[in-house]
Amino acid sequence: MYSSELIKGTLKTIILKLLKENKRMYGYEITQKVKDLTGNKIQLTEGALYPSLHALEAEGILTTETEFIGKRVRKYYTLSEEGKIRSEEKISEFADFMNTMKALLNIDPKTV
Amino acid sequence: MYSSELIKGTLKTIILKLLKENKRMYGYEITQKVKDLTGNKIQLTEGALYPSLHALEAEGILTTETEFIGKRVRKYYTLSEEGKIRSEEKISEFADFMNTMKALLNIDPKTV
DNA sequence: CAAAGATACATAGTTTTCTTATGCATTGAT
DNA sequence: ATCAATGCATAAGAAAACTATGTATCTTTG
Repeated sequence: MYSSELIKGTLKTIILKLLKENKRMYGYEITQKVKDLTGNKIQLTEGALYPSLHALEAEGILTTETEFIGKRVRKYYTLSEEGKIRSEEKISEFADFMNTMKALLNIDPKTV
Repeated sequence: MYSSELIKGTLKTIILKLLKENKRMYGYEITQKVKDLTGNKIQLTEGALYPSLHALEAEGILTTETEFIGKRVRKYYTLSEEGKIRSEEKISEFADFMNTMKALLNIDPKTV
């Protein structure tokens, strides 16, 4: 696990990227996917994730469908058309930012 | 300039890295150095930088010396012994984090 | 079969971190 | 003489995430 401050500011980028690749995901699924893909290094907390999903929905970036699995509710999120554009923007902005930071911190890719 | 949320959580890492390489720097110098090294992409605000420097000093990570250039005061910051260790840790943690994010976001280095 | 753990949502209160705004003072350039 | 740059600092507010809590269902295990 990373010190929490590092992860700040990356949450929306992560959400948008996962939804871009998986079309349709629900909240809990996102937390598990991130946990798996990062080998437990990044564990999204629900207290951060759900408000963030709601905010993206309110902005019109995500749309939702609610389904019942037995009696249990499941809320699927999908990128809207605008969301697809925003998703691309966010990801490339983050990629650019990482390059800038890599240069600033003089991190040699081979040693990383 | 990046959307400000991206830069969050990286400030201390940047400070510690610059001090590791330059031995002794003052606040304003840090803002200019970051601006130069990133081609204006990252501009630290004084309202963020000074409180952060003070916090690091209070934690015993940085030590200070005040000098007068003419009548103008200049406060130099230097890594303490503990600071040197923490600096290494922070930088390698960040490097690790960037790799994790790169994998998570599936960013191809060639396209970045 | 009871309890514990996993699944699945949600929100309220608090903290951390940064932004915006402001203030003071000196120095250099036009 | 005035404006931009240098150089420090802090206070008020916003944004984002964390911690804690709540509800409820389903699955595994002793």
